[in-house]
Amino acid sequence: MTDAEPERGSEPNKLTRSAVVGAAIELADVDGFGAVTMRKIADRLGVGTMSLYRHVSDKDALLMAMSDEIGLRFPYPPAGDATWRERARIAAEVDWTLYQRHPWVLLAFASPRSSMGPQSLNCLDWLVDGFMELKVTTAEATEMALSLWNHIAGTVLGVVAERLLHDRADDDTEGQSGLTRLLAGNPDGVPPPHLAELVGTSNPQLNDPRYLLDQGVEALCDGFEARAHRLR
Amino acid sequence: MTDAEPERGSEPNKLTRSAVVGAAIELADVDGFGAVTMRKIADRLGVGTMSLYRHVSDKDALLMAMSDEIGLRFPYPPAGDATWRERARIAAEVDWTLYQRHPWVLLAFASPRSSMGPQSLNCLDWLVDGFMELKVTTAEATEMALSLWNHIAGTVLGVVAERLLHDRADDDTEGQSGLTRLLAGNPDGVPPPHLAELVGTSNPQLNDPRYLLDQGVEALCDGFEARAHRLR
DNA sequence: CGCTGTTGGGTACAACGTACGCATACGAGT
DNA sequence: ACTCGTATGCGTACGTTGTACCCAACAGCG
Repeated sequence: MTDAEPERGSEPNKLTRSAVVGAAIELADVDGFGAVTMRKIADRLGVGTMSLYRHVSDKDALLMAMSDEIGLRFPYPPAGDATWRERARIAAEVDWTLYQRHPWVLLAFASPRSSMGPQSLNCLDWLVDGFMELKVTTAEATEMALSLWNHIAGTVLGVVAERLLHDRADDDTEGQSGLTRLLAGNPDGVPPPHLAELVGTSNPQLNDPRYLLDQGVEALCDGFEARAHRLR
Repeated sequence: MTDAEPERGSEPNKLTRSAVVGAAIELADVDGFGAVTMRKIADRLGVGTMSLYRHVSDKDALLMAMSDEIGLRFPYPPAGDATWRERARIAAEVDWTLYQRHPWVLLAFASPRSSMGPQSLNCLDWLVDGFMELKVTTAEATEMALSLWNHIAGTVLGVVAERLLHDRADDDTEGQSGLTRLLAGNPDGVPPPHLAELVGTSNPQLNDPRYLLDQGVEALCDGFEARAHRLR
């Protein structure tokens, strides 16, 4: 008779681990991981705060689970017949949109402990498989793949570091950087000699991290190719 | 050793902004930035907690000030006659030891707002000056320099992400990554086909981030060179 | 002397992660 | 049907954090 339960309609609002993880991901995507609070997750699920700990041991463990889930949602495409360079481009593309959509995973993915699960190893292998086309040893191909990942992570870092620091998802924050101001034509001081040439050119490419990423990946691949020819 | 006296010898223990920043840096270097607490800084200086706010508006502002200070302590060497490739290597070397010594600056340095002050612009210009040797435009040289920075940051990220997450300076944490375990000979599952070849080889280079950094920088430089020849 | 502005600091509060223990539910054994 | 072990939900409470606010001491200056 005392059925005053705040049920969610007919849904069995079973509190399950993946429900917790899912709610946390939604919160993190909106407000950044720093704004994810155990209490907020619980509120969103309509449960008590401490109930979450029945399914998640830690906030740290929660972040790992969230990152794993995101990893599963962005698999590399099936092997197919993509060339090694196409694979590098595809990896950059997939990772870019992944990080764009869920910036907070960067720290988790970059730390070898949480990343480098079986899922990641498969992705790594997919890249290594591509680089083998260059007739290098497996170890060298792995080196190349890891370097590529580092490069992608570094480029993404420039975009999301601010949000990771301030723990906000605000993408506005137009407290423009010195380089941006310089390109826009109002440097805050006397610019160094060479950069002075760029003042006011408002070169859009130097401010576009995605362009920089593609450019960097191409350069890296050119370097890999040169190295492979040299070793051959 | 732990001379609890607030006095610093005969020095007038004047509470000044740079004293606050310095104490915070010392704390961050030992225990990681996450362990830096306003109360701990105050204790170390022998002052009240709230007194710090007379010289630092925010904890965020404090981080920026700390990062600026670190930047000043690790300048790029004077121009000299280093070739473009030597400059790239030097930049990698300087940044590497900087981040090794003060991992917590990575997030601040990577966010364009806090970095990219006049100091950083000079360093950038130093790199651009080198790349001009390749007979590319200033914009292209700047692209190359930014790509190099991204690569360095990405490689460092792999090393320090863990510490940034857990907010500890513990370098132990041998909860080995999947790749490390695989190289050591005990993968936690069936490894993917190509990586299977590496099982037990304990290839030290694939686990050595510094080696990977050097390798990546060389590949990037090779790529830049190839690109320059193509554009010429 | 008083007046004013600068610097130091104690108290207090809201928000956080989470330890702990109690309440309820449910399936199995008797 | 009764009991009991175990799994699950949750309210309370504690320690720690950043920092808003207000007051005390003091310096320079008329």
